[in-house]
Amino acid sequence: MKSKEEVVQEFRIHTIQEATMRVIARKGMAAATMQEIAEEAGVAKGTIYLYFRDRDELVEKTFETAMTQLGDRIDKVLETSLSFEEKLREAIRVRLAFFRENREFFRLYLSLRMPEGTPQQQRRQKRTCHPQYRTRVQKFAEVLKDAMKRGEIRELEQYRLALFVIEGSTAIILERLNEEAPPPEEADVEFMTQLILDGVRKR
Amino acid sequence: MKSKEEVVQEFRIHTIQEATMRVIARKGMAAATMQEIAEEAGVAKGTIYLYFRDRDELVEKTFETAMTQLGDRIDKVLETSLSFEEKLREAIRVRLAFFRENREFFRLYLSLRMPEGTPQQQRRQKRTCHPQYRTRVQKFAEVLKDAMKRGEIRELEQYRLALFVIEGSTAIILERLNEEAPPPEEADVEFMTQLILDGVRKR
Amino acid sequence: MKSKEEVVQEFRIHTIQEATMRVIARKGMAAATMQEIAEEAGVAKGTIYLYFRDRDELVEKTFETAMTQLGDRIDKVLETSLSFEEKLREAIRVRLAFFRENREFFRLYLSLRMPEGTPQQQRRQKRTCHPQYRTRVQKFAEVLKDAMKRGEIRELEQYRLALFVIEGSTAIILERLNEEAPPPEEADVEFMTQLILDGVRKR
Amino acid sequence: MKSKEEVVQEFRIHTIQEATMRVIARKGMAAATMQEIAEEAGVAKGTIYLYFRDRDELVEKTFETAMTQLGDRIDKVLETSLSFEEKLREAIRVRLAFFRENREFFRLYLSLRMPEGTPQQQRRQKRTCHPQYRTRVQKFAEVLKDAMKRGEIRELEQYRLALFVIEGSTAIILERLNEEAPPPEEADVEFMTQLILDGVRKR
DNA sequence: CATGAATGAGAATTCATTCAT
DNA sequence: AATGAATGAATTCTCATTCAT
Repeated sequence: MKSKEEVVQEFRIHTIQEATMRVIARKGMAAATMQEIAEEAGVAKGTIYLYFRDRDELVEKTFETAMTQLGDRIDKVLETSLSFEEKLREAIRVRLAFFRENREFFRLYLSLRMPEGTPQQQRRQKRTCHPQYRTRVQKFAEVLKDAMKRGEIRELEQYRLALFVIEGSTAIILERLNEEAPPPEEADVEFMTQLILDGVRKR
Repeated sequence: MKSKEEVVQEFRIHTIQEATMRVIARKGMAAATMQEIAEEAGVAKGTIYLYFRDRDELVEKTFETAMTQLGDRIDKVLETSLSFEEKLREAIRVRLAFFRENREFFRLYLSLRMPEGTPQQQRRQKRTCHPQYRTRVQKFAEVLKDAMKRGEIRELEQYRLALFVIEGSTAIILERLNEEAPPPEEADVEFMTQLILDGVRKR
Repeated sequence: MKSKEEVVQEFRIHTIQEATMRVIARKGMAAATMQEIAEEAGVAKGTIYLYFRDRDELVEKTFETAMTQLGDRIDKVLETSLSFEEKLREAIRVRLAFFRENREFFRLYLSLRMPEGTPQQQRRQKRTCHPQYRTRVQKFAEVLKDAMKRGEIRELEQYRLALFVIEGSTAIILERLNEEAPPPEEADVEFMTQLILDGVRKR
Repeated sequence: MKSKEEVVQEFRIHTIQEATMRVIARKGMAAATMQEIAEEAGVAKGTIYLYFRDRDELVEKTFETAMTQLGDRIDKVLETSLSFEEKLREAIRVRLAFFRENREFFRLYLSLRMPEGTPQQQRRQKRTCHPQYRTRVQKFAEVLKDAMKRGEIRELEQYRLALFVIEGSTAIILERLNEEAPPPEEADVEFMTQLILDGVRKR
């Protein structure tokens, strides 16, 4: 069982991460300062450093925490025994819902899923995608592979297909979040599902 | 005819913009400093300010210059009288080629096409896409509309469709640029073209 | 009662303002850098920005603080029920003493009482005197008006008269501060008092 | 006789100095840049350096040239055999006229007559008045001395008296230049003359 | 001589991080 | 553990000065 200290600690971490997402959502990654995050969280700047080594780690862990939540929700869908079409529709539905409920996280997600420089960084590493993002893509690629085996969909390079579908739908989610009056969620779910399944060609 | 001064000026601007793209490609938007851009361009810091008001304008103009080049190339394709399928294939081909030839620009493109905070910014404007990006999407949406009218493709919301296709293919381009040994370009062109046209469903 | 934090804060502000005056006294307004002020105050550059928005505010507030001190001392004299001659003599005495005690402030006073450009300024406003200076002149003009009403002095345009007297005596104070061995303060007090009262004409 | 080259040279110098005064009048000493002065003068930045070692020398020489003009005009008055009262009145009249005709110079005069820091300067010299200004004061002090000898005015310390009168009247000239509708020049000439001669005391 | 593009030292300001309380 | 004042490295931008044309 968790000791009282652990509970308090987890609560602090949670509070800080929530604040981090809100501030990044408001100001963007680059303009989000430790000062503002601290204020938003209602703690002192120094307190953040008790739980996170530095700014990079704070952002990183915040991203991971939220990504894990999203991942868990999607995994739950993908691990069912639904048909591919149903899994696809449901996964899209879950993503739309998750980003609606976690609007703040979306900006962070946009910044981190793909390579982007952070302030202060000097590293010259070959930029690739964030590991968690890559894992997500891979899991989806697995599902695609299964569907191919079962003859539900055509044989296609799975990783590329996964990327295409995920980024295509991310674009539409962003569009929705920027729209004054977006259409019903279900309409976009259906739009994407059909698009992915049947393409654009008239038959 | 251009005077000698104009030629020199254009050359300088070009050199600086090239350097800007290289540095952003290496360090990312946020970590790209004026100092490093100047070094990369082989000029003094102050020189950059002779041609660009400030960092924001440098980045903005650099983005616009490259986007205009890409846009021109794609427009040339879209304005032909090819069938939709051929236009789509050719447009994808052009994008792949452009980003292969302008690897450096791609990172800048990733940073700017979509809302992301720039340093120093305090603005609280509703974040939406970069105007040039939006224009690109809209032009593609027009082409889709025409194809619908001509019965080549199904009736679908065009702007969303355009976004989905563009971002989906951008993801694959990024993947290619990060791959040690990407498949032949033509393979990915065909992959995407068929995917968009026919979807994933087996028939 | 003041909390400990307030005391510390006020002390810091005081220290920084003192340093500001010393540096300006040494280098002049334009050449006084934040770096040097910080060193003089024995704090880091950044610390100054905890207490003052920017260089302009630092200089402005420093000026105002000292001007207010001087103003208070002079007001105390002007609000007594002394005769005009006594008020004048006493006010001059106070000014001489104040600038002796606050030598450093005097350079700042010379720079700011009257219009002069500050670095970075682009403003094209009609330059006039500093509000605090103007207030000082006006208060003295009021006293002159009273003395006229009471028939102690001749009827003259008061604001101009106030300006003349203040700037005339400022010049002598500057002279004193630059002299190796200035005459006793009381001598200059008497010199100015008699000059203002009786002019130069022999009778 | 002057060679053609000398004439051209003198003309250039004159043009540049005029421009310098106008720019300083507009922007103030600190904000007056070489670039703007060059533009105002209609020459290239580099050209200025053909005639003046650096910014300091440009400003210095410009000040001196104008001060010499003012000095010459005043000397012409002081060297007449007028009575002291007439000399005083006439000298004030000349100063008022000169600064009306050379409004631009006035700002430079305010900046330089008295010690003030110039940008880039590191010197730690004891700040005193500008030599030309000091000379002016001294000449006026001589005239005062003569008037004392001749019994026209009371015996007073001359240098201090000169300073007081000059700075007092400078303040009024500044006031005039800032006024929307200043009184007739002659009124202020008379105001100052009588003030200096008779003081403020009612008799 | 005249030019003005190029230079780079230097200034203001920001903000992640530390550490005494 | 929590705080937040203090720090100073890092960054952007300016402008006097130089020098190749």
